[in-house]
Formats: sequence, structure tokens, C-alpha cells
Amino acid sequence: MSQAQLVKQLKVSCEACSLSELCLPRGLTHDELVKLDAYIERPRSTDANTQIFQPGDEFHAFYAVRTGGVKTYLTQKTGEQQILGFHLPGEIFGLDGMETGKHRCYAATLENTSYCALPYDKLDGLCEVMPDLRHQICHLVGHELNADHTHLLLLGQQTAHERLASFLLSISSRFKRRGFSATSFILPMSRHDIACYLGIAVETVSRLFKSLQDKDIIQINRKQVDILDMDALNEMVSNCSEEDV
Amino acid sequence: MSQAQLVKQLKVSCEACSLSELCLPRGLTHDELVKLDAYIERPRSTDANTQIFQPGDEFHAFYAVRTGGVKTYLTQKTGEQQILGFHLPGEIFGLDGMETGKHRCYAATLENTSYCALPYDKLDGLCEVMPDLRHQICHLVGHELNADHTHLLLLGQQTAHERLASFLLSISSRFKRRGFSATSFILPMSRHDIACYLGIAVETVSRLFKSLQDKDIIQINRKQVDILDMDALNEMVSNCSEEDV
DNA sequence: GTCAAGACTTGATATTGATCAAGGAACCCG
DNA sequence: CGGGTTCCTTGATCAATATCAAGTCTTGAC
Repeated sequence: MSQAQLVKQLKVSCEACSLSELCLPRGLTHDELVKLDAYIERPRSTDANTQIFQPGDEFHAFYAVRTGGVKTYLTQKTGEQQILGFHLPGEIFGLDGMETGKHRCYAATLENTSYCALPYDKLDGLCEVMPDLRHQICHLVGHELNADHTHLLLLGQQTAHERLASFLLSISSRFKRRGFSATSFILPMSRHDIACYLGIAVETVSRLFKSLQDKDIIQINRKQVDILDMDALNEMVSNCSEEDV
Repeated sequence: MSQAQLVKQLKVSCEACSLSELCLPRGLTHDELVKLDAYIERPRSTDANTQIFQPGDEFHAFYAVRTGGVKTYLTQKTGEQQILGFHLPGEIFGLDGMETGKHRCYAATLENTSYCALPYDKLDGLCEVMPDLRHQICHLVGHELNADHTHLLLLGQQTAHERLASFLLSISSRFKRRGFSATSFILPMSRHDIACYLGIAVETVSRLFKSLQDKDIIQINRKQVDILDMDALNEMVSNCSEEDV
């Protein structure tokens, strides 16, 4: 990236960012936003499949996805990975380092992605004087916890069919929240990543997509998904605490 | 409980509490501790199987287990429950309310239990003037997130054998941390609860315990567990991020 | 444009762990 | 102390999903 491009990117402040209402700045006053903005680092974009951090790396910032997508995951000695979450534009990741000051999981991009870094020590200092920021951070942290809890329920109690339906509904509601179509979107992740997120085999993901298509509940072609029957998807999920994650 | 007993219990300050080094007060100075202590509510003990909060209840405090044990869980429409975590003395629960101000999961006691309530609005105010408290809360929240992540890896990628081994190691290390034996302890939860935590059937839990006993890895009688071969248990867990949860 | 590598799909078979069923042990209550 | 209830264990069978094995489609590199 050229110096000119870099400068241009840096100029996109939180205040001008279309995602600010989903992101850390939500609920802040103009003055507060300006103070926060001064600290935010905006790294350049990265390609797909680039690692952002890994276990043992120093935790120095929360990250916010601006464009593209990120997965966080753990691995077993044997190599299998468990995807902990997919992070779409406006969503935060990297909180796993808060316990020890070192990250405990991996974070990698799903596609060409740009993201902001919100330095932890700066945020900590601002928390002292900006109650709204403190509350927004608590809100985001609580959201992460609840998303993990919904994911635990999915992995522990749902059948493969229910898991895939939950997954589609979650992605759909998150696209909708950002102003995109809830029924027609492009999945940013591979079948393999979906399988690792849902704790099932890739082959099963493939078969289940086909089964949903055969029942005219969805139309799927590669990564393009069209939801034809949202009610049917909702009925498949017997989950009593389903919400946007 | 009589008034006299209640008063006596209230007098057990954080400073005098043997668990304070595991709990919220960790790392605070004497002066800070006194300020915090003034706000802490110490409800009386409750029996086993008592609900502490449920989804929709107002979130007004973090809770810290003093004696006994607590489980937090979600349920599906069909009734199955997924246990999100077991909380032993010195451990915190109730953070799930931070997102919306309402709890999202259930919390219930496993046995006769006493716990403290740490009012959220008071903690928030103290955070403004006590950086150490702020950091300790971040540490605890990060710990919760990491515990959930380890649990996700367990549910998504481990076999039933590995899950039970992970569970025993987790409980063992937590007893050890509190100064008790790591190899001989009484499980505070039922087989059913273990099954709901591990995402497997009760019958499977029973069979796996027997199998571990037949291999002379553990000795188990009702809820009394003796670990005979800790190395064997560790080897069963191919998890690369295993730590005390 | 062609080739190679990777991603995805589809089919056949295997296996883990669920479910169904029953009996035994501990515990609570009167 | 006795009887019922719940918890736990054990056995037999079944089903969901993993695994193994090809084969096809995409995509990117040269």
C-alpha cells in the first residue's frame, strides 16, 4: 500500500465510519468520540488467511473489523481446530487476552480484511473519565459471553440440522443489522470453517446444505445463499434463547 | 436463619475471607479493600437446587461463591439443559447480564451454598477511582471468556472420553488452587449435571467413569473421586490449551 | 489456455454414543 | 423402620454422523 493510500485510510475517523453505531463508539458523545478517535490505530488491509495473532502473543488491543471477516479459533494437539467465532464488520475480537495479558486463541482473516486496533492501555485510561465508554465495553464483553453461551448450547445440545439452521439465522441477522439483506448474502467463510464452527464434518455441512435446498428452504450456490423460507429455518431451531449473535 | 446468625455472617469481611486471593479483591490494597467491602451484600445461605436468577431477571450484581457450588445453564424449548459452567468457592458468576442489563441464563445451587453479591453500579463507580479493581474485573471477565472457549473446544472437538478426562482435570486443579487435594475430592454435582456440562448422556458418564476405574486411572464411589494416575488422565486430553478453568 | 491444487460434493461403510429398558443403591419422608 | 422417589448403573439395540473413498468443480499460476 502506498503512503498516499495509507494516509487516506487513516483519515477515516470513527465519527465518519458507517459502522460506529455497531462498534465501540456506540453511545458516545461527539467530544468523547474525538478523544477516543485520537488513540485508534488503523492498520492496513490484509489478504485472506492471514494470522492476526496467536496464542502467547502480547495482548495490547481490542480489534474491530472494518471490512471483510475474521475467525478466532483454538486447536488441539492433533490439529483439529474449533472456531470460537466469526467476526464481521463492526464486531470486536481479541478480548481473550484480558485474562493474562497474552492471547489464548488464534485470529485469522477469512478474506481480504481491514480492521482497527483499540489499544487496551488507552481504553483503560479513558474508562476512568468516560463512563459511557466503560459501559459500552461492558456491553460488548457481555455480548461476547452471551454469544459463547449460545454457541455452547449449540455444540452441546443441538443436532447437526439444528446447528446449521442456527448458523444461517445468526449470519442472516448480522447482515441485516448492518443494513444488508437478511435473505440473500455471500458467506465469507469456507465449508471447512463452517464445519469447524459447528463441530461437525465438512461432508455433513455439504449434505445438510443440499437437504435444505431440496426442501426449498434455501437456495445455495457455492457461497451465495438465498433464504427462501425463514419460518422453516426458525422452526428447525428449538433453541429458547436464540437472538442475534 | 436467625438475626444473630445473619449478623455474624455479615461480619465476615472480604479482608477476613480465606478466598479473597481467588476472588474479586485480589491485588487490592488495604484501603481499597475496605471501600469495596462496604458495598458487598452477603445473602444468607441457600439449600441445594435453589434458583438464584433466571433469564429476564434484572442484572444488578456479580456474584461470588463463598461455600458450596453453583451451576449456570441455558435450556432449549424441548427442555434439555446445557450447563455453561460450574462455579466453586472463590469463583464469580452472573456476568451474562452485562450485555443488556438482564440475565440471559439460569443460575442454581448444586448443594447448600452461600454467596456474596457485588452490586454492579457500585463496582462501576469504584472502577473510576480504583484502577486495580478495574484490572481485576477485566482479569475475571477474561477468565470467563477463556473458560468458555476451552469448553467450546471440548464440546466441538473432543470425544466423550476426552471430555470426561478434561472435566476431572479441571475440577482437580480448581480444588488444588483452593488448597485442597488435587487427587481426592467429592464432586459437588450429580451425574446428570456432569452429562449436561459435557454434552453427553448420563449413561455415557456412568460407563466412562467405570471404564476409567477399570483401567486403575481413578477410583470412584458415588461422588467421592480419587485420581490414581494423573498422567494417564493428562494423556487422554489431546487439548493444546488445557489450563485450570 | 492449461495444469495443478484446493474446495466442494456425493456415495458406501463404520462407529461412537444415544436411546430404550430394567434393576439396584442411596436418600428422604413420614 | 419402611416405602417411595430419585439417582445411578448396566445391558441391548439403534441412529446420527464420522470416516473413507472417489469424483467434480473452481481458482489461481504460469
